[in-house]
Amino acid sequence: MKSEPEDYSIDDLKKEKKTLWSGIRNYQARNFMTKEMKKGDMVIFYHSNATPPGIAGLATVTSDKAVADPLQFDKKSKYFEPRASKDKIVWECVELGFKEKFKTFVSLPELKEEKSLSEMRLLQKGNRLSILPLQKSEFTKLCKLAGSTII
DNA sequence: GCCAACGTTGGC
DNA sequence: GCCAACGTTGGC
Repeated sequence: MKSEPEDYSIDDLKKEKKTLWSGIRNYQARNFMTKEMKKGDMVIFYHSNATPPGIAGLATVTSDKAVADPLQFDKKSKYFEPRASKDKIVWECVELGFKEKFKTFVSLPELKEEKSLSEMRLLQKGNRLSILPLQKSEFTKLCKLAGSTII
């Protein structure tokens, strides 16, 4: 899952321990949260639009399932959704809990050098989705490269 | 349903 | 700031 560290970084998650992944306004990304993600799933936290961009840490899904994104009801939010009501929820999101900040930040250029990661969705051309699925082998490889404590 | 215009993401 | 590669909107 991507986040711009200026908006929300792995350090912010570490401080808060958990956060609602609100503000996702892309149907494909939303569908990953509503249909694919389950409590306990592990998440690689990626810093996008950073210098350099790369993988910064580990999080885990802490909500049983996706819940209504509260920002869709907030008229003052840029994520306000006029089509939404309490009976007609448009945007949903999961809650994430902090796991660890990686010992080694692995930058995007470094990820691109890894042959075994060449099929990873994140590295495919034109993939701007902020939530992307990973193969288990890719997840393990990323954790190894980053010196994760869970490997 | 098609498609042009526009908006967004995110690397560089 | 630039721009490729999307996604979305809205007229027809």
